[in-house]
Amino acid sequence: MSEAQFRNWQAIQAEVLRRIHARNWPPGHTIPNEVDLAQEFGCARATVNRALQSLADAGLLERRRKAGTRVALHPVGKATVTIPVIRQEIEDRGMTYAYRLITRDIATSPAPLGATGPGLHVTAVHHANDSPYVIEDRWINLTTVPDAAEQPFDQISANEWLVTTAPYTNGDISFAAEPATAQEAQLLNTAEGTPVFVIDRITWDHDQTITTVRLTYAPGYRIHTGIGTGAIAS
Amino acid sequence: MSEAQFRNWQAIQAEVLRRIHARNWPPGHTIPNEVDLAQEFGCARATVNRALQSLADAGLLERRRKAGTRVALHPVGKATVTIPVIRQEIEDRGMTYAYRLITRDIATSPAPLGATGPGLHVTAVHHANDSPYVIEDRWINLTTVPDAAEQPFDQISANEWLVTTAPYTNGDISFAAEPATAQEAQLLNTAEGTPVFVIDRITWDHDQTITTVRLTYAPGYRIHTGIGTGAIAS
DNA sequence: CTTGATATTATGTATAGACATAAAAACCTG
DNA sequence: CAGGTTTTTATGTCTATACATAATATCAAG
Repeated sequence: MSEAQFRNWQAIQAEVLRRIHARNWPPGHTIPNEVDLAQEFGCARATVNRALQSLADAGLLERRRKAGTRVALHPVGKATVTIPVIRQEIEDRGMTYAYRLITRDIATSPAPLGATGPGLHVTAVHHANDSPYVIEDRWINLTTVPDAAEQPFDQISANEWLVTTAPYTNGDISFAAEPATAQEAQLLNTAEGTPVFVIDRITWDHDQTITTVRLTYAPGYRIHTGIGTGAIAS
Repeated sequence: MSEAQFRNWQAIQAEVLRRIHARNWPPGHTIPNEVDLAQEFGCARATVNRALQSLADAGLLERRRKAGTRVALHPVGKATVTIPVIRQEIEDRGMTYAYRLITRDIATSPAPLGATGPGLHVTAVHHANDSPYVIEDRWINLTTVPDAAEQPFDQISANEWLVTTAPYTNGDISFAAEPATAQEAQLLNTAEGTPVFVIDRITWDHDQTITTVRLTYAPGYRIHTGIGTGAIAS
């Protein structure tokens, strides 16, 4: 075993991964500390740190000060789902995009937006190749995003307007399968009760709620992504 | 504006985030280079690099050598969904876990596993508080995971056995809403055609397929997670 | 005007050394 | 021996410097 063949942090990361996969370091095993690894690999400790750190980010290692670095017991699968702008998502699939506004009202916000202020309620349908793709049912908090009141949302969707206008710091998202309501079924051109994929999302800017949205996708919709921590895998 | 108040990379990251949110640096804007930022913040370039790098990982910045660092045009929402071991998921919710094997056969694998080799086909139901929670319909590639042939899978599930036994380098996952088939409906104690949440997953170790699985969840299931890049947000 | 070689530049990454910090381990005390 | 205090230790992070690399910008030659 000659040393000094691992010149960069990615090579070190790959070697560590190899040992994990080869069961040299089984789940739960505490691996050598950074100083020792640096010596073995013939590099600086900072380089080992970089490699291990990003493996820890990916969930394959668990690190605690003083306690050392252990191979994660449950190599937690983490899938990163990207939440795209709907128009982009459709155009990326090579389909033609169309947008149709259904309703637009100012009313008192429902519970999740923080009961007090007025809200803008917008419903719209996004089409792909002239068939309905997804229903956007959205509440916008007019207290935090007053500019929204002046937007007609008849040409560009609230979805698109918000991402380039209202910044958010964090949010909450959930996926579910639900039966289409009568109204949804009509808009999506399907039968009531048909299983539809639903995304509920709420975004805040610090403590202020910005918007809540329910996206109801036409039957057959499928979210697709990879696991294995992207660049790391292999 | 005194300088040298940003002592660590996280403080710098927060300040950069603040400027993006405050529209000092709007989407598409090219921000100052690392040397200048380091001087402004009164720290080393490596520290600025660390901060910007992790923002780029999170998708908020786009960096190219020589071209510089730009604020992403579409601040892509990225949600990281963790794929837990089913037993853990149930127990984490404070429910009692139970497992029931339905079928276990060795047969020729279906297409996705790579048509050639033999496969182990296991179907099972995981229960939470004595009601069916999810159906696990799995094929295991016996060429790559021969040990699986000796596992009865009557006590511990294939799900659990695999995560601690067969390492994988990457995978593919998709979520969808589908109507329950007659068999699924029976196992989940619901009506045929009821919308159910389905996760399809396939994992490989390098080029070798390890397993494909379809998880069909009982009605009402919901995947839930946060957006806003975890630690970064605020 | 186009093409290709060359210089410039911003990020990418390595290094050695230092100090900070959290947490386990060892050491006291009563 | 229980409980608190100190020591030790592995990771976390910063600094300053250096070189690598990719991509743009520049400029000369055909």
